[in-house]
Amino acid sequence: MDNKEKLRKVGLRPTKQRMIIADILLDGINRHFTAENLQNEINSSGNSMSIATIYNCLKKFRNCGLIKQVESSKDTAIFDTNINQHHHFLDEETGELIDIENDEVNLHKLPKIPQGYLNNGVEVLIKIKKQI
Amino acid sequence: MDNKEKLRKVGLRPTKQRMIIADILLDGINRHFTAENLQNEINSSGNSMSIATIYNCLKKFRNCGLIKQVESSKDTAIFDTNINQHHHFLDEETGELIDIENDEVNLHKLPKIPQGYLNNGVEVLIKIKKQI
DNA sequence: CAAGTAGTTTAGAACGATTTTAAAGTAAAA
DNA sequence: TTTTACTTTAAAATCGTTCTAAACTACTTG
Repeated sequence: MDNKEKLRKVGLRPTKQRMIIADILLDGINRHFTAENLQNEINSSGNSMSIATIYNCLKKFRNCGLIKQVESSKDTAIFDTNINQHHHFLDEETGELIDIENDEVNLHKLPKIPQGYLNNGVEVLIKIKKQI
Repeated sequence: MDNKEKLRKVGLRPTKQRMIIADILLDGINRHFTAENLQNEINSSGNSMSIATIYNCLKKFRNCGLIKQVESSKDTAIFDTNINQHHHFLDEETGELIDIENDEVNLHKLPKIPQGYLNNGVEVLIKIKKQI
């Protein structure tokens, strides 16, 4: 399925700008990036785009499930092209994130979900620190 | 141990402002809060403090391990007075966090920590959604 | 295809959280 | 004490992100 179809499938019009971003992000490679990172990639690809459009597009892509946003206490939003349930190592010093595939983690005991709620995804974060 | 000693123990001068904040935060009750929440509590307690001092103090307290900062993709930093390893439920709609004690979760299989790094804490986040 | 309409892009302004500045104040050391 | 290093402050600055409103474009319907 090409990117135009992918966009239509989730109900997004395949505009020029969304296609440029889809061509960069939806290539099957897993990566973590910020809006600014993406803008640099857009520029490097010989295109250009308003930062407002980039934020707009990232929000739509995220809400439509084409990308994910990572839970992170950094001041800049971090997005992830890996939309499968998975986990992360985080080097708090540098902010570097490394993917952990879902089958590398095994949760044996999970707490009872609070009354009236449903489980909507489990994320494990393993903070790591450079050895000295 | 009183709060003055607690501050000295981690190498912080027990100034008037830090004592006011310590008296609010270090009472043994677990809570999640923002800088603004704390400012409101300070005001309610009949004191007042520059917002710069509040941010300053929260950063020092966090760096000294008196409080933790929660990994969260919200635009406002969230702090936690529970400094023991523990986990959270997160209602993504409202941003509400609920503590999960460490012994309520059992990780059976953990991935190998990357070469040259040490495990520096594991956090499990269970995203939950209101049932409809 | 033409015309309409609903959604999209844009530059620039605005916003909100946080940090910086630099000057005045305070705690601890000598 | 007096000195020195650290802390607080209000206000300005900064940074990431969102809003605004006007121009533009994709899709729909006739």
